[in-house]
Amino acid sequence: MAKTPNKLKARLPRGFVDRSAADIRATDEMIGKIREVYEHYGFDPVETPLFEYTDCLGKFLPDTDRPNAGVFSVQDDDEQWMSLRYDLTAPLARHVAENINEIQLPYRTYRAGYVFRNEKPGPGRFRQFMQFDADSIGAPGVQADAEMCMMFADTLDALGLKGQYIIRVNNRKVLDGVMEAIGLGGDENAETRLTVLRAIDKLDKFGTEGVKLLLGEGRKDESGDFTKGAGLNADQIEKVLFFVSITSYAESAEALAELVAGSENGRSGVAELNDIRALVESAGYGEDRIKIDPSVVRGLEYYTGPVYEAELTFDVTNEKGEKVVFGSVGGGGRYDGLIKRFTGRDVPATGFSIGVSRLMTALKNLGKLSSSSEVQEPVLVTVMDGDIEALGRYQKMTQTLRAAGIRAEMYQGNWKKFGNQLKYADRRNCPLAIIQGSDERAAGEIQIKDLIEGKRLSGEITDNVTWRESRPAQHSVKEAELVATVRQLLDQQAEDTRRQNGDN
RNA sequence: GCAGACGUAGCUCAGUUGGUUAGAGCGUCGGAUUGUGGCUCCGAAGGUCGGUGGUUCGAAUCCACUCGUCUGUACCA
Repeated sequence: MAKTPNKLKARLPRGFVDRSAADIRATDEMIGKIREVYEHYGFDPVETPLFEYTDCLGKFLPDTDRPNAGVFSVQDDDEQWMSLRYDLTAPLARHVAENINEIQLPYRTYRAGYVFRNEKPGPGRFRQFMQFDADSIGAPGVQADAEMCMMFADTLDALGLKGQYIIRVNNRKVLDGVMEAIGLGGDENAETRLTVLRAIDKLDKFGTEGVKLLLGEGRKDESGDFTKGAGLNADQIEKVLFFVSITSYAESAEALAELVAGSENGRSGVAELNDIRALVESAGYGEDRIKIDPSVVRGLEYYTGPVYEAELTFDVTNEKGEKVVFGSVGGGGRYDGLIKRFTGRDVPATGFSIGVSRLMTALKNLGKLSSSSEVQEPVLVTVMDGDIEALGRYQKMTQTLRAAGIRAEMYQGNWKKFGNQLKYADRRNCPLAIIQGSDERAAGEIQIKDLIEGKRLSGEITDNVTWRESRPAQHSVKEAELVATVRQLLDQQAEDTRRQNGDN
């Protein structure tokens, strides 16, 4: 056969994935659990579209009229730039601003959805991924931030991660205070501040020594590539390192207060941290769940006050069994200025985002995701005769099972190869096959084949003739008993599976 | 973006200093078995050696560029 010279190559864009049935079901289950917690806390859903005008996302580059390279952008008919959303917070701010007169503040809301980032993909890093956010709009006090941290913790509990995570809380104002304290205040030092913050953010990756290098001259990585540092002097580095290495906030609070003493920002930030600590403490959340940690740096742009992120405290391994630095599975903070960009009036807000895709990877590693085996594959009604009348009977049998709440399908492939029908059922992990040929029909009977039990028996049978003729794990029942017997066999299989899982 | 490693059948990989017609295992499909999954046996399909250009009598092999994957790093609003 002549080959088509230029066959179209089927290929997935890099950084994107197709999702399997098992993945989709696992995600749905996770989202369900998260939603339950949010609803329980009195939050309501809202949905915004995947596209927004680029200016509403705040993603235009300062000097040119082109969007930031990190967002996927297209131009509309009227040449206006539109972008795929890169998070769920900016679109929410737009929605709230646009409907500010109708929305009753404080507005407690949640939403899940895909976001897109045009960045280099890697293992566990995609260009499309799902986030599940919750936000409190119009709530100025730190009690709103404290509540967010508690809800975050409760959500992770609900996902089965009790005792295996920690919510770390910091405050942008404290970071600013420290910067001022080491003489990096003012607009002229904005770039250096950014470099310092980024260096602090690398603490879990490179450790104290690596951060020290990044704060000073710079650091060389394994491939020999050199990263320029912030160029701080020894005294400045020491203060920053002291700050980020605070492990017990309770013990170091005074020293911290002293460090930021000259800064109004710093003072107020420390006060807010103290308040949050007191609030969550009295609500019953100890330091093992919500902890003040001055090394938390995130969302360098729009966060204005408390920031928080969730970190898993167990080791995550990849498919190759190697330990990987997992980082955070979600985080958030206060963004008091974001909505004001649209409305011109102060609308304080705080919220957080859970990285659903990332968290799912972690849960998979923990075995906390129910395996796909819990989903019941359909019962297969096999086809022995292909004439319209016979097909009608098989179709009716299938509908009878469905009407009884049993997942069922009739074989739709080439019915003439009966062996293929069972092979199909086997590969599809069907629990049962329903068989009625002319012999059974004449007797008013139906054969029900237990494919799981049959598979088990196959180990004991070595020769094919016996295997075929013994028709293992096959039950012959009267037509009227079809539904009852199927249900009984399915229940029995489910019971066996449960017992097996229990034993292991 | 920068640096490095790697691209051979659907998958995992062999392929000698550059040398005839590029192989294996697994998987797929067909048959043994027209009404019974698994096992076994027999057979078949499947490749522009990632792509383009160059060196050479001759390239999967050497060189350049390009695309893709992986690792590190930067960026991540």
